[in-house]
Amino acid sequence: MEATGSGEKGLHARVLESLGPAITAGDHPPGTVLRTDELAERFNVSRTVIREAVRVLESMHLVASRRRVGVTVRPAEEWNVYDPRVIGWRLAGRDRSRQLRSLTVLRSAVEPVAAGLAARHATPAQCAELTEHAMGMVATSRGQQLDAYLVHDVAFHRVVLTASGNEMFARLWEVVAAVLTGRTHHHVMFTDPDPAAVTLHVQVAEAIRTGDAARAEALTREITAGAMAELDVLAP
Amino acid sequence: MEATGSGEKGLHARVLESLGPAITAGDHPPGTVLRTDELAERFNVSRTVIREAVRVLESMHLVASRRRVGVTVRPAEEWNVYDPRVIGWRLAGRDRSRQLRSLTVLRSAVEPVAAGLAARHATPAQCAELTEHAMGMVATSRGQQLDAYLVHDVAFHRVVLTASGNEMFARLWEVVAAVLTGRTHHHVMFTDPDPAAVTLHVQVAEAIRTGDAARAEALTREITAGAMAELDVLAP
DNA sequence: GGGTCTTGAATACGTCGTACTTCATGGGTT
DNA sequence: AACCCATGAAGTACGACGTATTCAAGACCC
Repeated sequence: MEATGSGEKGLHARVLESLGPAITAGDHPPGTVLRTDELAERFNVSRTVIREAVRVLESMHLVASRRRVGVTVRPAEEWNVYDPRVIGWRLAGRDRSRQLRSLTVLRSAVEPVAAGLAARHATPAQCAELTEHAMGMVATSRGQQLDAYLVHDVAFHRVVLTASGNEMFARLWEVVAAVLTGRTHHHVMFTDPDPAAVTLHVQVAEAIRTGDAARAEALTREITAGAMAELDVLAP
Repeated sequence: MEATGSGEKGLHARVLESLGPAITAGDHPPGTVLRTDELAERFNVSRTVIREAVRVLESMHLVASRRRVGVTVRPAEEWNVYDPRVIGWRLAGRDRSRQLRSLTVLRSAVEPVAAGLAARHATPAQCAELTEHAMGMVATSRGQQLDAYLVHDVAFHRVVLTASGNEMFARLWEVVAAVLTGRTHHHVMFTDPDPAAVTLHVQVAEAIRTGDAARAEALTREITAGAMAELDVLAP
């Protein structure tokens, strides 16, 4: 029985969950060379395991492996910042607020357009799901139920992005989820959500249901603008 | 020995460049199981090499490796569609026009916002680069110089995305480049670029230089709208 | 008899250790 | 300065064993 607590995945996954965050956090500055033998000893695993982990890191453009040199850490500008794992690691790391801001800007660009498309393509089932979660947000918007509120909030945006019918938008729901949970856990947990935001969500659901694309887009733009304003208040 | 011609990278990279496109093209439908030993024999490489390639494929969520069952191809909805390599493979595959459309929609959401931000954050050097490429587009917009035009077009959008100051936007320049090159190579190569689009680029460069964010955003929105309309005309 | 549970063998991935190959790099030679 | 060679670390290969997961045969209960 392993008391590692790091889950029961393979060894390479454990190495990855250790090296990835370390690199994205800046523990190994760009240009640092990591030798596979050295890593194998440090993690008490075979070189094979290290190599597989390094391959994944390499596919994220976090490192570059070159003969006779070693595994060198690449500069942050080259990282695959859209990889969900990289996003997670950076969000857990040092400059999470900077990362949160970048992602919120991305949201503010994408979500309004996605909502507009959703108004044109959403199925009745998706519309029902949308109003359901909007009502769930209303029901949990008062009285320290932030966790329950968050669930509905995330689900709402996930449905919107999915209903847009664009796969690139749909795959961003994980990013939005990360931003929303990060936002919630970063706030002091004693303030209820902004009532105006709750109302906006209800109205977005309605606009999408009635096929009013322009209205859905404009309302979502208000939501994301609110999210950005919120960041400006709580930003370090 | 090897007359593969597939470049001088490592063996795992060669396996990847063969398996990746095959999967994204749908040659191995979701649910297909690939055994490592079988792959090792098919590619005449050791299981180690196959395992490293599979790790990368797994990190792209193209496949899932489970004990006692094998490497199973995952459904397309779970693929990491933001991975540049996945984008490239899909763009080279069967439904490239569908992919092109998805990416163009993404562009139309992101680029206008990025241009607006660029108007606020662009450095003088970036402004110079911008006007330089805009003029380059003008110079190459007539007389079958599509390749030269494309270089300036790609560079223009790369600078805009970079100048936005948002790393998530900046990293999308590869995607835009893929879309633009795909668009050009997909068209009949005998039609010069739309003069209106060229003018718009010049005006965007000017708007960013003068710090007129709203104008830069609106003009870029016109550019992306034009790109979408262009797709509707040439779509199969 | 039909259905559920237990048990055990088969199997394909996971990990390991070792030996060998391949070249970028750096230094020494001409 | 041009060239060549020794070096070192990643790349590849192979064989062995570990381990979880599946599937089916058989025991057991209803």
